[in-house]
Parts: sequence; C-alpha cells; structure tokens
Amino acid sequence: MGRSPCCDKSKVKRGTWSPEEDATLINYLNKHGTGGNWIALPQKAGLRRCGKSCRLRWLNYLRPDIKHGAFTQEEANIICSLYNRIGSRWSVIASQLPGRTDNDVKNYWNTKLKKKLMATHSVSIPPTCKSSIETATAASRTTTISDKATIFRASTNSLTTSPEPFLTDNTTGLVNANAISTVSYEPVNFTFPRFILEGSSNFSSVNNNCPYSLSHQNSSPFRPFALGIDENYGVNGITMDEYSCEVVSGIWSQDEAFGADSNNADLFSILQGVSQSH
DNA sequence: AAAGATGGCAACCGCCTTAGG
DNA sequence: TCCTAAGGCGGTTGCCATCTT
Repeated sequence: MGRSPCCDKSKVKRGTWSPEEDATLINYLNKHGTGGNWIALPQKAGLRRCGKSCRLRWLNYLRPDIKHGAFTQEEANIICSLYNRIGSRWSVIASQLPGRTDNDVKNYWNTKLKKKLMATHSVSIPPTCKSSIETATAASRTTTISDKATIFRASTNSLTTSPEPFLTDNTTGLVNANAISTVSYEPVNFTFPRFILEGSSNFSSVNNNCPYSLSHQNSSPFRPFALGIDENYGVNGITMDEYSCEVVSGIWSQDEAFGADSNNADLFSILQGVSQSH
C-alpha cells in the first residue's frame, strides 16, 4: 500500500496561479501566518489548492524578500563554487544567495550555467566508460597537476569480469565497486569535475580527511563515477578556472555494492585504498 | 508567415526527514 | 520507541515564449 496523498487531487486546482489566488494567499498569510500548518491553510484561506502548492507558491514566488530577475555574475560564481563543493544541494546553495530560492538556483543551473560551462570546459573520460559522456582530445590535457598529484594508472586490459552476477563483461567497462581496483584509470586534468558525467543527480562527499569529490549518475543500476583529487580543496578564493583535479573514472554499481547513497563513504575508503596501493 | 524546435521557469511529484503524540 | 502526518527537498514535467528554418 502506497503513501496516502496529502490532499484530494480531484478537488484541488492545479497549474498556474491566478493573480486572484496570489492575492488571497498573500492576504491570508499577512493576517494569520501559516499557523504552522500548510495542509490546513488553503481551506482556511478559501483557496482550492493543495497545501503543498500554497507553500511552494509562497516560498518560491510570493514572499516579499524574493529577488526576481536575472542572476548576477557574482551569484553565478557562488553557485558554481558551491555546486563544485557540495553538488546539487540546492537549498544549501540558495541559502548563500539572499532572495534566491532553491528552485531558482536549480533552474538557473540547469538552463544556463551547466550548458555554459559544458561548452567551455572540455573533459576526458576513458573509452571504457560507455555512458554518453563528453570526451576531449588528449591534446586538451595538461600535466601541471599530474606532476604534483598521485596519478592512478591501470590498463583497460586489467578489467576483469566480476564474481558478482550483476556485472557485465569486460568489453563494456562496467565494473563492480567490490572489484574497484580493476577499473580503468586515466589521469585527466580539467577544470570542473562535475561535468564529467551526464545526469542530474550528482552528489559530493568531502571532508577534511578525504579531499575527494565524487560524481555519479543514478539513473541506472550501473553508475558511471568520477573521482577528483582536489588539490585546492580547503583553499579559499579559488575560482572555477583555477580548479583542477585528477580523475579516475569507471562504472560503479552502487545499489548492490553499498546500498543507499549515504554509504558513499565506503566507496571513498575503497578508492583511498586504491590510491595508496598505486 | 507558419510550423517546429528550443529555452526558461513555475509547478508538481514523490521520497526522505522531522516532530509530536 | 514507534507511528503518523507534515514539512522539506531534489528531480521532473509541462506550458508558454522565443527563436530558427
């Protein structure tokens, strides 16, 4: 049995809010506040809307402190910087931008920043990774970070079939996290590790003892990942253009190997072990 | 000028977390 | 401690405006 809906969808209006509805909601909230209960609010206010819809309309559009209009370059820089550090945690990013909502930031990222930066930052991924990831030519790489950072190298020939039943063969490049040492590594130098993967569910996990950032795509049981060794982590004031890292990449089967996303620390520990063994 | 493609963004969906009984 | 309902959040959808052919 599924979760019960928050309201009877056959009895509430959906779609774009009319000016009259906006005014009704604003008037009600100005007089009474939310009362700590959005679900009950529409009935009290005389609106034929779902409580969640009212909350969203208020928080994303009607609040008096909402900043409408185009994002500034400074805001764009903040978004890029934070996205790089923490991934798609839009509410956290938006909290650093007064007057902007998580929805604003998310839309701005998806419609403007992502495309803009994809166009300007080339990326390289091992050929064994079969996802539709943008590739760059070898000539586009530089070696400045390679000289300083530990470089992981392994031949693509070292890919092996896994004892796990959900693995595919070694021609696809799909590997299991349990056999992570067989993934193909390729030193890459690029400017913004978030863009090595397609998909909208990137996340990161960074702490002081593990200066790595991780991206993955979660729309498939087999998930391409990339691990950036961020030498600049913790250095204040870095810009996107200055941001560089080494990358290992491959396909990580997350569900079967580790369960929930929150366990990505396990992957980090494995990858750290790999780094130490190279 | 018209039709299709693309972009932008408001709104919805559904899962996860939290708070209170 | 458990259960339930509401809040919060990220991902996705769908509509409308604009652009391109």
